[in-house]
Amino acid sequence: MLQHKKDADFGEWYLEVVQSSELMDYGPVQGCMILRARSYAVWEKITSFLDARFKADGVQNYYFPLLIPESFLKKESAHFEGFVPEVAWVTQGGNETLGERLALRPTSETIINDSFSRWISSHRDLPLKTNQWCNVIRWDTKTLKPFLRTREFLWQEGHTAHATREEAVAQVGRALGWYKECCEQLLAIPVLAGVKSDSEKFPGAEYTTTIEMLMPDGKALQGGTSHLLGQNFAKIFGIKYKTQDEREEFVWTTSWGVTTRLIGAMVAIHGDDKGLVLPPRVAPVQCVVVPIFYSDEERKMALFNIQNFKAELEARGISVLVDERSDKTPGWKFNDWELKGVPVRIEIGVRDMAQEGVTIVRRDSGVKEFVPNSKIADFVAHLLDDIQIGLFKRAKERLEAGVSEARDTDDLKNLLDERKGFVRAAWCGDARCEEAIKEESGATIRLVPFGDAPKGDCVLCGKPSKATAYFARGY
RNA sequence: GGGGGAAUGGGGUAGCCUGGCAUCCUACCAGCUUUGGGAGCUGGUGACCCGAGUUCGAAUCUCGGUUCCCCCA
Repeated sequence: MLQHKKDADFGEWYLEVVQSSELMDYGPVQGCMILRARSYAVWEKITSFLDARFKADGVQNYYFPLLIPESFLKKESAHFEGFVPEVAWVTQGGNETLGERLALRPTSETIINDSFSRWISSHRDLPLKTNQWCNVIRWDTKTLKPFLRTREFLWQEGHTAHATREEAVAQVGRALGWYKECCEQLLAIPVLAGVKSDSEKFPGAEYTTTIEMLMPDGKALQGGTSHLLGQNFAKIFGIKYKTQDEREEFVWTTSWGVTTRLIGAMVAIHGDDKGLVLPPRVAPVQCVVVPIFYSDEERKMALFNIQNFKAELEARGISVLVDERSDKTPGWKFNDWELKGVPVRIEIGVRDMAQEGVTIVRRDSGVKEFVPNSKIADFVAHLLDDIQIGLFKRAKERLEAGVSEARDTDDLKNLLDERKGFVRAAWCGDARCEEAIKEESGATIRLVPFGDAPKGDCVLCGKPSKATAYFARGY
């Protein structure tokens, strides 16, 4: 059992969970954390899930350099202004001071679009769809938190170039769709999807789409973004192509990314007072087996029985770990695997073997059940599905309960002060109204949902609304 | 961006005010014993964040740095 309770003190609880479950450790430099084996394994599940979808869409993986010349970043002024406050610079190589500062990439639009300008010359070169799995550095000065806000993090950045705006818009939509699927199907995290307001969009983008999540402390978390860059970067980097009828046109580009932040979201949303709760589809170990015995003979008998159902489980693609440690008691192991979030535990001792079965315990609810040997594989397979679905359902209910509606300015302020999640309100679309509520409550517009028709007047200025905005405090 | 708190074996801590052999729990190693919700006994390894200053003597006092946490914007 953890020292901190999730409901009583979410912040302390979160820090205790990520460290004691061996997901991460701190590095020697502020904001740079170590992803330990348990969290990197989850990251690998996420990368596999997304990489398969990218490739099916014709996106190919590349690797672009970590160091970006200052002159590149400066080419797009909004982009530069947006990122320069948090860029880390290399100014020296060995004993030599460099002639031009080199940025440790905060994102790679500039260096990738520079390449695009040399690789694209004909309509036959389009679309060009690239992605890279890499790290980026953003010298954040806000409060840092493992996974959720660090100065270095791992991510994936997709960069594509298209002949038409329509194709680019479709690409932006597909990318956001993959992220939504990844969150919902793999991580069991429900999301809200929509568009960012102009003040929150990616520096240099025409528009930014986002998926937003609700954290247990009532704050919103941006889970992934997909941007239409329009012809902005194409014009600056000179990415032109010849059409079939020999006209010269600029390409339309997109970029999109998700980060290791998703791991933090998963921990926060599903974890409980016993520790991590891993959704079965991202759990590196889905089923742990704890043999219980009093004599060497019983031990051998238990291990013999385990062999039978272990092979059966593995044949169904279920990952199984048998905890044979002799220096730990069963009770200790139960607690240990619960802390580490393994979805299903199988206990097998003399009592079970006498009845030709095992005891199966689910991590999410703690419910124990006796299951005869012949039904173990079916039971566990079904249980894993049930846990996956159950976690998503529970989180979705919390998300829905975390959206309230404001009819006027006081409503909006009061609801935001309660810090229970998103507040939906009519908005005129003016950045000044957005700024005003940010000054007062610290909350921003997290998104304008897709396909949500405006109704009523702006809750801030009373002019006719252009959109329904979701306000919240963010991470 | 502003304010506050903290740093002592792998993890968690006492000691600090009032300077004098660094406390306890846990983990780890060896052995015996044990195993259905964090077992027990015996023995053992292991720490004062970094740098400077004050002092006969610094975990403790002073200054600087680094890192972590919290609150506000």
